[in-house]
Amino acid sequence: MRSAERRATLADVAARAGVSKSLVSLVMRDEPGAGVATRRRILEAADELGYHPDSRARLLRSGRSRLLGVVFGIQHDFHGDLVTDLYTAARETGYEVALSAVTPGRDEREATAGLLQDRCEALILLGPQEPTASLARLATRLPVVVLARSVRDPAVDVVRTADAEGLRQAVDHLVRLGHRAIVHIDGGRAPGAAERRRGYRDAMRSHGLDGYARIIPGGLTEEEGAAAARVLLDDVPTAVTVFNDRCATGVLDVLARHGRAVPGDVSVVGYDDSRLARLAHVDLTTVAQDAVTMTRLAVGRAIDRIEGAAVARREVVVPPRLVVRGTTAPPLH
Amino acid sequence: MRSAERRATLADVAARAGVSKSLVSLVMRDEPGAGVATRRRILEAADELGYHPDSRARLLRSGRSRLLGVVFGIQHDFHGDLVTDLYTAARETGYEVALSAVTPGRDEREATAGLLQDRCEALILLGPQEPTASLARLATRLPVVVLARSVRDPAVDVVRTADAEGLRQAVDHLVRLGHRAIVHIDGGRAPGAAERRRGYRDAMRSHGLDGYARIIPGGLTEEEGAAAARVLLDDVPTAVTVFNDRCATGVLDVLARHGRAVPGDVSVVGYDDSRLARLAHVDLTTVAQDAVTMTRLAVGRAIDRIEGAAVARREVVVPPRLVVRGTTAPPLH
DNA sequence: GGGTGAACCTGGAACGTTCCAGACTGTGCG
DNA sequence: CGCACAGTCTGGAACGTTCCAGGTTCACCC
Repeated sequence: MRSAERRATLADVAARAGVSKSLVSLVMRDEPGAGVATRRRILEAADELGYHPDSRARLLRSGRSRLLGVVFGIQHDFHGDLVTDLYTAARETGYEVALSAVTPGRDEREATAGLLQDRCEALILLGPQEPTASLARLATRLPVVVLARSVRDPAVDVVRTADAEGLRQAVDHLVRLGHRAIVHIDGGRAPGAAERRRGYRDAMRSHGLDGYARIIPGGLTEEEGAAAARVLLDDVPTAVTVFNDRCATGVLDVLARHGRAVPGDVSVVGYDDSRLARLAHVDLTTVAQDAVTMTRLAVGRAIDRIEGAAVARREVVVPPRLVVRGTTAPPLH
Repeated sequence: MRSAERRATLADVAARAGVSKSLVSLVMRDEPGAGVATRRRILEAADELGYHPDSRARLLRSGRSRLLGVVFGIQHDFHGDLVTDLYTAARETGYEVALSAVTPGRDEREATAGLLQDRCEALILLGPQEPTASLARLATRLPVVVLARSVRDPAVDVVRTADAEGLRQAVDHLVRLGHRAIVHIDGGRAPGAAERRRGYRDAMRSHGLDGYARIIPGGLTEEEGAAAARVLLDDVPTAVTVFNDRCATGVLDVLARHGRAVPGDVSVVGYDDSRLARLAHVDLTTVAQDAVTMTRLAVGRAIDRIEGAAVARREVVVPPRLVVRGTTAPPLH
């Protein structure tokens, strides 16, 4: 069943190849300084013994972990997308990603504590809900990069989308289609909600639609979207912009159940371009956050901080991009 | 900004408290063998220095990692639920959970490789798609527990739901409501699909409804559910059992868009009782997999194997439970 | 008053790496 | 011929823990 033998170590490989530990170490790390013949011999020996370096010992000695800690919400589809791209962004950098999930039974403090224990060299937090002060305290211990939320603290790096701009694009699109009664379903205290709200207000104003502007409390879950949509049923606008895709899903669902055609009766715009929105049967017009760019920037920024490189701006704002799909169309009346 | 000082070590604490490293180590691990006064003094010193044990060194020396590696699909809602419960199941055991995600750009091999590098002592795989042979090979290196899939290999532990029984319960429920034309939307090659299919067939037969039995190819995603539902529109049954909740969501969506009332025109039953199903606006009748029990069993089993305890059965089958919600009702005609 | 434990504490050797200083070749050059 | 130098390679000291074999102290008992 399980192989009972002790794992092979550097010393074992060295003995078998008839060289010193140091040289094996060198070869394993692909550093120059070993002859080509010896190198091959060592690699063979390692292979025969099934040697795999022990990262604990390695990290202990080198004093580094080359680990980027990532805290994400396991229930957030968009976080899933970000994690996916974080893995690829980290792939070529020589750093690895260590995941720690926020769940209904495991808060951010616990999630970050776990990563600190593992000696991550930097933390990347996806849309954290912790107050700025806590994040600032964390940032005194190691570099912290916050993704998809704005944090005003000189010690915390931020990579986020220009959320206000995103909502402006959404409203512009709807207005161009001929909509005037455009309602915004809001994200409350969620990261980014305030700015999206502001973007909506400004955009409505700039189109001279102040009178139509209307904000309904929503949230970041399907539930909250559904609740908001039910409120809407009494007095249906021709278009809705929603805080995020997940919430928009709830809206779509309630509208469908009450016989309101989308986009016939109501146009709906989401936010995030998460997996959800891209599904063929949802086909949601949405504001895409450029996850690939954001994750690449976040990883780069974290590594810069770790390696002490000069960092120009503490906050990087990535432009959003409206993705027009099937849930928006000109109003019928 | 970042505190430049070196981290405090055992030796620092020992020096400050005026005792030996060994004693500090002891106290930090909460082992007996230190006087109450000294203990307090040491804890104080540690606190003042902001000492946190270095897990790398600790694990290196003790030869153990106390880490349970968990491989999960980041896009699977039900996996999210399982991860949530795995964390709580592990909380009291002295073992920790290390997460490794399967994403569109990162396959299971890569995910497990990462965990092996971290020296996890056992692996818990959520609904893995890898062939039995690969899993068996993995199991020669360390204990492997597969969750929510059946694997016929003497070296691999399995904790799964009695899937056939689940579908039987679903069909029984529908028949009791008066349905006869009950269609099953299938999961194809997904883990568990074959057994659910079998459960459906057997249940239909045992109710003498062979003639009505009809299986439509589906899958495990919303997309595939939606596609299956569109096929169904030509010849709508009065009830549908669906491979999983995620797929059922796609079904519900297409039905709603085509003006079919649920449960008025069609009753729908999902599988998993994932977060999705519990959402108030979805309110899906579904077959619950007992995630709490399953995760607890999986963690317990993994630890038993690690610690060499005798293990009675290689496979544990947990009974499912039908959760009746709002998507099932008697047929109208 | 000597012996016996228990209770408390210490020193130093591991664990498997990396890093550093230096040793040994052989080659090219003045 | 002697010297410098690059290219290889070695030995041993870290890294921060845990573990083990012991060393003290002190109360208690005969």
